[in-house]
Amino acid sequence: MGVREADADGKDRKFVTALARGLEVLRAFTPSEGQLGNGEIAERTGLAKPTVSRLTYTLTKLGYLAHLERLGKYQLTPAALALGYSALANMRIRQVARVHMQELADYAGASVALGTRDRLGLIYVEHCRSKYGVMLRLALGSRIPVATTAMGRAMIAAMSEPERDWLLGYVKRAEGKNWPQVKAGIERAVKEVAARGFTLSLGEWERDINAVGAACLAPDGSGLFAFNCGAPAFQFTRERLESDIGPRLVNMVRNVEVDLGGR
DNA sequence: GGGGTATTACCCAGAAGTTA
DNA sequence: TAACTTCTGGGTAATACCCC
Repeated sequence: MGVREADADGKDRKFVTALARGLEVLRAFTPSEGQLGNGEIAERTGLAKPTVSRLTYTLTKLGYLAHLERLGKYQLTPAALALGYSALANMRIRQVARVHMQELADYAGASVALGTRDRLGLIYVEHCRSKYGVMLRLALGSRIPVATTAMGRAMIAAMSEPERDWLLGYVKRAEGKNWPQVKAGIERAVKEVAARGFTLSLGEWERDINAVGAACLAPDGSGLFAFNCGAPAFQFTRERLESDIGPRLVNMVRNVEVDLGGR
């Protein structure tokens, strides 16, 4: 899912390929791979090396990348961070949800996160931790897979059927031989969400981590979001997630929707 | 000197702008 | 909106550079 898919038929006259490719270069940088050379960027984006060379040069001139001469690599600059911060600062749901999320995190002794989809992943846009309990290492800006996490599956379950089918087409391609197992998990999640409003992931994304997820369609029109509440498996048993944390998460989502101007 | 990687030059397709 | 023109973007091949 990249530049080519975004311009799927190659006939969209409004689509500026050069801009898309420049942004694709910026996307190649991740929290775990913060410094990349032109060759590595070319490999990750599928772009030709000379193209990458020109794009990194331009992005460096514009101040979005810094060239590390000693290493022969590039890294994102605070100018790129400012773009992300502007996006975060304008997400009203973050401000509205934070107090509810903290309340649940403190009650559960766990982490509560708010995420939104980006291609085949979800990005944490808000995150609250309990003062007590064992915390997960994820933080604001963390990326988790859409197909194998409670948060991601809750979001998939809340999508319209055409949108879900479209996304699952890409998930299928990305998962390869794991697809039957992933598909079964998603189908189970869709049924769970229809029945009780939340879905579970019991060690399916990371061993020993259990979580519950629920989606939220922002009534202010800002899109589809999802929440999760996760903790180590010894702390969050299936029984506790199903009888206590899950219903509380659903209730929290309803409160957020009301505060955003919904029902 | 050889291998790997980055950059440059050149050329063509098609993106973008203009006009009717 | 369509037709036309301009010129930019990006791929290929060649070259430069760096490291061992």
